[in-house]
Amino acid sequence: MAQAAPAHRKTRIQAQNEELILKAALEVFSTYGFRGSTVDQIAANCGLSKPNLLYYFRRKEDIYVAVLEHTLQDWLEPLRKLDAAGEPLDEITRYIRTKIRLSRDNPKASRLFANEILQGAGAIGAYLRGPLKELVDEKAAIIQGWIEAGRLAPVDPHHLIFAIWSTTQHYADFDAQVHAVMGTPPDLMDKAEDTLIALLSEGLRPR
Amino acid sequence: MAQAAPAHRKTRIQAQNEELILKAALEVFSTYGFRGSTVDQIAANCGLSKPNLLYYFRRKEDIYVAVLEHTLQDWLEPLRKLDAAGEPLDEITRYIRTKIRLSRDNPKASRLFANEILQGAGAIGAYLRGPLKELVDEKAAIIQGWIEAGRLAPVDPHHLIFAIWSTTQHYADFDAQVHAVMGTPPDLMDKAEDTLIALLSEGLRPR
DNA sequence: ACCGCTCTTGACCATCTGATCAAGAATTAA
DNA sequence: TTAATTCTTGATCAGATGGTCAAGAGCGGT
Repeated sequence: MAQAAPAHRKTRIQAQNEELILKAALEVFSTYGFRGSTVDQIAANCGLSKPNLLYYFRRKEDIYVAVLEHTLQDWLEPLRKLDAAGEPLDEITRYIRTKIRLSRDNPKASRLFANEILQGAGAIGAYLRGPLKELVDEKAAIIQGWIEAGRLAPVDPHHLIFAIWSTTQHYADFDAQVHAVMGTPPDLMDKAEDTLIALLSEGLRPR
Repeated sequence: MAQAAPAHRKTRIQAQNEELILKAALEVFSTYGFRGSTVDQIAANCGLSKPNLLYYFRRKEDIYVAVLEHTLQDWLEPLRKLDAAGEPLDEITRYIRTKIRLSRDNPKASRLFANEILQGAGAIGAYLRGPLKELVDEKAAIIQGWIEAGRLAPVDPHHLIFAIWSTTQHYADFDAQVHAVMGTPPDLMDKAEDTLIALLSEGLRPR
């Protein structure tokens, strides 16, 4: 519960400003992490005064949690779509593709989570141990099923999922490093996509 | 240049305390990043008073840079060892193995860099664009050579290196997430190692 | 024992930061 | 138009934070 106004329906201004705030907060928190970010920064970033911002979200932490929750759903959607009825290699290829495009199109969300998890996941630890673990276990079981049916090379499904997460999110989270090494060729992300899909789908081909 | 004492040789006490400080600073900076860490925290962490700590390193940033430099060398050593004269798959397998063990045995160093790069690499951007890029380009050329000789599947060498970095460092940087999902089985890192090596070396087998 | 240098610290400072509050401005529903 | 409600902000506060300083304690070479 982050709103200042309690039982009522949301005002036009309320909805509008909360959206402004969440957008600015994503910008700031994703860049500096929770402790490294200041309420002033967020306020400046959305053109509101600090007291006004704190009228909508009473505490800095409330803003943070709100941004996390607001972003979390989109972030896990692609994994939910992994379909036991599909062709294994197609499903996983599609997952990798979706993930890396998400990384390209919404790097701030990726960095927000990266900061949060890197610094101990204090705010979303419970979520990781609950709904996330559940989802991952469910999808890992599907992959395990594919493996046992001989439709995929035998690799540990959980670690496979980690491998997909890490390789795809790398391009958002370590953006600075990637660009330091590669410069900014226009086809960088396309090449990344091709390479990862080739590498992993070949590594997963049943044998 | 981070020392307070300039032209002289290091005192016993100096060497001893600087080591204490760097150790404590690694602990703190790797957990909270530069902006999220405080000098007091570091001082408390090594049992020195804040003014005393600032006698050895005049500014917070000096400590930070010192820790980064102190850690950077070890971190890149494994890639340097990638040998053009070796058997390609063996070389890469060994690199992956070394990297993931480094991640397991020195997760704080990994998280220190992760925080630094995630937040824009302000302190080591120049290093990334210089020596790091040079090293990566050199090793990518070796891999490219192997590919052209038909000894490795054709994947982009730079993106391959990123894939190895991201998958291996994932276990240090996103430790909190990994353990939230997997619990803490004793063989977690062994399984991770096996999976990554199987996945990538199979994906790289010439065809 | 002496002296110069290194080391340590309590007190202190300016600034930043999260948060509060009262009072006024704007909006909305009647 | 009016009155209740929502929204906005300048002023302010307490605590945290990076950093300084002067003075004293400790150490090493002679």
